Amino acid sequence: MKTSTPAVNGRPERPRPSGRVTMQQVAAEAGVSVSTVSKVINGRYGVASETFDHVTSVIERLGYEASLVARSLRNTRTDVIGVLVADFEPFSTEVLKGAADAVHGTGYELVAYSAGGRVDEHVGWERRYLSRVMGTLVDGAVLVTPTVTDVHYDGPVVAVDPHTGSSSLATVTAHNLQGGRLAVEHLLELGHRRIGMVTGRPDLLSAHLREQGYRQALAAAGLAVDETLLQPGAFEPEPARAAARALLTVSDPPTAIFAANDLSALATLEAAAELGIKVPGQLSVVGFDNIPESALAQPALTTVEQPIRQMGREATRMLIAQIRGEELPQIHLTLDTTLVVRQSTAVRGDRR
Amino acid sequence: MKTSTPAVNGRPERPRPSGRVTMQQVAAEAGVSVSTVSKVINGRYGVASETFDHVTSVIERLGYEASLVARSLRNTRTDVIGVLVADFEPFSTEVLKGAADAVHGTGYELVAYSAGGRVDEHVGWERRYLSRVMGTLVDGAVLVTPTVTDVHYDGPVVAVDPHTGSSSLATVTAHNLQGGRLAVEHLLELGHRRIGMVTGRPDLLSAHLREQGYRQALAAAGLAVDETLLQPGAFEPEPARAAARALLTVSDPPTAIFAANDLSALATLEAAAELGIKVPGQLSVVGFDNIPESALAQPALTTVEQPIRQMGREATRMLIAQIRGEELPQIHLTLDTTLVVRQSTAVRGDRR
DNA sequence: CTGTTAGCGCATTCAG
DNA sequence: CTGAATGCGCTAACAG
Repeated sequence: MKTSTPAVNGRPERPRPSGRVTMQQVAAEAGVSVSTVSKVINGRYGVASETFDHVTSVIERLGYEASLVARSLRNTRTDVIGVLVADFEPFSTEVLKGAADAVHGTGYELVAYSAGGRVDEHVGWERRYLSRVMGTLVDGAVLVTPTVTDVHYDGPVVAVDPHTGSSSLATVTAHNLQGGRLAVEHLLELGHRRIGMVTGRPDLLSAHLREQGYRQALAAAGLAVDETLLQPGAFEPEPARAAARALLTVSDPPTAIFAANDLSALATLEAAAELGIKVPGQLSVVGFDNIPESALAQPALTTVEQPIRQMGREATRMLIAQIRGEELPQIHLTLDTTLVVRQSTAVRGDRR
Repeated sequence: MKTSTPAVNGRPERPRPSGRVTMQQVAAEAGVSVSTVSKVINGRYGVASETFDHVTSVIERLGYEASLVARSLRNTRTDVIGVLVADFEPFSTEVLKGAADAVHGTGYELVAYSAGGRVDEHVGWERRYLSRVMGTLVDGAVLVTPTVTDVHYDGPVVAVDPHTGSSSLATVTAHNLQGGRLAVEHLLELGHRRIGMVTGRPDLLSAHLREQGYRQALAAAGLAVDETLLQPGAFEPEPARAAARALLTVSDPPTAIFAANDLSALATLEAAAELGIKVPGQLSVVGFDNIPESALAQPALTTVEQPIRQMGREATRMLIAQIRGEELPQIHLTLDTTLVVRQSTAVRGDRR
């Protein structure tokens, strides 16, 4: 009559395979209608206190809890914030912790979503994810390290560490330019004058800014930039290792190297070790990011710290403000970086 | 006619506030019905190749992507795995990374869910979360550090680091007893004899096992346990700091402290610093977990490593197997812990 | 105070 | 080959 599969009566005998209790079942068990149950759950007025108590007890007994999905589909607001990431790695999970900080006590729930780092889909995950969850599952989203920011989306969205010069989207970034300067100024103070750089991915804004910082610091010290001292590392170990070797095997090698990120710096450390160059005795190395591994390196890496967790916190705060319809005092937030001095840098020696 | 709110025709003028494109709009734009669009998206047979191409181009142009929520509600399978956590802190995010590892290449997507560490709801978040997402949003769930495991749920569920003696639920745990022994044996080998402990949450099995390990190691060395050397830290910074202060301000303080988790150990480090006690010169400290932060501490923390990430990986593997209806070779998996020696422990000095 | 009705966005029969 | 109808679980109007 209602279904094509044979059933005893109108109620098909194929419930969800999982043990989920639905509102239907609560209503049936309590002998009331679904809407009454709904009213009880949402504390709407217009329910007899007897009925209320009875339904409540049934809910309790059956262990019923409203499906997030069904509720989201029905409601415009979900009170859920999404954190959209390409993959769950050190950076994005750190942002996630910050988002959790910001969400505490606000009544918002947090959903982190990732399709599992598929590399075949080269670009545009951010737009896809956004479409999949915005407006239905979440009220707004924090985009972590999106490579494309022309995601002119209507809904509330904040990008953390976006990788291109940004548009109208709200963003939170570390002060990459400042960080680059800090790194090089530190080396200058230690007496270094020939300072090399292993640069980052050419398509990323952050890489360019770090390099700018390098150039500015040298310029401020009245030093000319020797372009042969800049080698491309692409933010990845292998190219970085090659870049470091190139820098260290010329006739007049630098006494210090600033690597555009920690992974590159660690590769530089390895390259130096292979060449028998002592760090920090003969060569000083500074990285960027302060990933946990940097502290474990031998020697422990001096690096520029990005306040990742704080970035997640601020981004989430901005997002919540947006959701609530408040005006943001500033759309683009840039947080200070700080130098973390460890054992990979030292006063320039006389050997080289 | 169809709606109570005045509209031009059957189509109400109040779309979702966000910029989401729905299948409706794609269908209208392409001049076909929704079901045809659906068929195109899901690659169902029975669509003319012309129609297919046309609809595809419209989808492309509008940047349409199916709503995760609507799809989930409709389908039984969602190909999404849930990771349910009380809060996003170091432990749970590490598990998350492991889950991401395990999910790569499987076609499953990952959704991590947390209601934001509400402390007022003392117990039972795991059951609530499960009800909210199982069967609708996700095909199965990894429960991180649930305090209650009698969650006799029908659907596929695996618990990581469950905090009570377990039931029929599949679980993945670190060898907490062994870890506690490792920590204390290390301190004993360094010559320490008065060893304090900042204990964990009394309601958690893992905390008890770690304490047992402490007691066993001391007993094996022929040492009696001084009960005043055990102070409650509850696995959290503030109580742990207080516990550490209590241990360090008595007349005959311990020369070494084993903290039940890294957060407590870090708090202990801070307490020691505030009291002007040098680590490891005057006091050795061992933690438990090896969260990323422990390596960054000053001094870097010696700790017992739980293979957290691997635990997340294994749990997710087990979950996927369950979802696929495979028999699990073993329901309860226990992974070995290992000692990671860093700079917070040293041979007992003569000062104290 | 309670139940009936409609529909959120989508996938699936089943007619045309 | 295409589209109208149905329902997933839930909430919000409305009518009784």
